[in-house]
Amino acid sequence: MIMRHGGWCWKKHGFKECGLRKTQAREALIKLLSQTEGHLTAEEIFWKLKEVLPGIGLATVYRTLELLTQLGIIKKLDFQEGKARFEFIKQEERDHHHLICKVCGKIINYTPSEEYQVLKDLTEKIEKDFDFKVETLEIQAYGVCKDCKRS
Amino acid sequence: MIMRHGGWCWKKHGFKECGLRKTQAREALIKLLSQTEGHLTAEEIFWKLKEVLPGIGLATVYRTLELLTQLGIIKKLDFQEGKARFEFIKQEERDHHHLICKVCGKIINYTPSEEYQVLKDLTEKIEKDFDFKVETLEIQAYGVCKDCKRS
DNA sequence: GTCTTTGCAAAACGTTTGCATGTTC
DNA sequence: GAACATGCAAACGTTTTGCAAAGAC
Repeated sequence: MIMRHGGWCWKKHGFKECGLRKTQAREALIKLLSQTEGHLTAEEIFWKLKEVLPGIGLATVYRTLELLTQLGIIKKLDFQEGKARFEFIKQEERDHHHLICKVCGKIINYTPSEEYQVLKDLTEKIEKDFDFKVETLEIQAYGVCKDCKRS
Repeated sequence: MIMRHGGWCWKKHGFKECGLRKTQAREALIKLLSQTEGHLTAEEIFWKLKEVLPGIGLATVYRTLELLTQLGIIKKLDFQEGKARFEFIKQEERDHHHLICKVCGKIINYTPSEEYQVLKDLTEKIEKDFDFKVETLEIQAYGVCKDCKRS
């Protein structure tokens, strides 16, 4: 098992202090995802990393993605495609959501402005009605995008 | 391919008129899901149907689930478990959402009242800001449920 | 030197498909 | 009897795992 010390460690301390090692694969994967706008699948990440680290294996990509997800550095996404996608968590768009076009499959990021009251209201209502502590609210809007509406 | 006539047919006409046949498997599956509160996986459905139709195969379950999803009779759900879940679409809770407990995995249905303005506002804002036609809005709240908060 | 991480190949998992057989209309 | 639906087994694509070798500290 990879996470010997639990997710809390990396968040409070550093990579080293948690018994985790800085390796080429991990650094390259973080670099790649932090510089990527879109949402990549594990295999797309694998092939992109191959350009930098030709010897890398797919298993390492999966293990690293799992690790970084646990650490809260990246986010695993599911758009009902039968495979996962991953994205780097940027501070400024921590709680953003997705619009998915049913026609062309395009995925659009939606970052509500910090003070968008509607989502706070919704969260509060859920917490009160169900006595449920909401940690993350995920919203997907499935529909038809601008370009596909025209054609 | 199962859907020779497209989803539009069943919605406008009947089962028969669309060249679809009423079979034991389809009737049993609709009956099962319409009487089930929770969200079942394909395999759970398979084993429950086995009690009624011992000869049924898993492939038929998958094919029927796909068919009924296309027809808009049931809904396919994804809670990031690596497998799909299915639920019957009840008229009175057409656009309901889900609260998922990260601790015990329990899934709670959340049906906002018809006139809940917050969701209409959100939908309108998305449609205006992105020129995107929203067909369905899916919301998942991941967090900790009542029972798990106490223990 | 010790413990962690890796690559490889094989396995596991949920799901889909080809095809001969069975069912429905 | 013609068209559709089924069961079975095999195939599929994604993800996980066991293990020996390589790498980080």
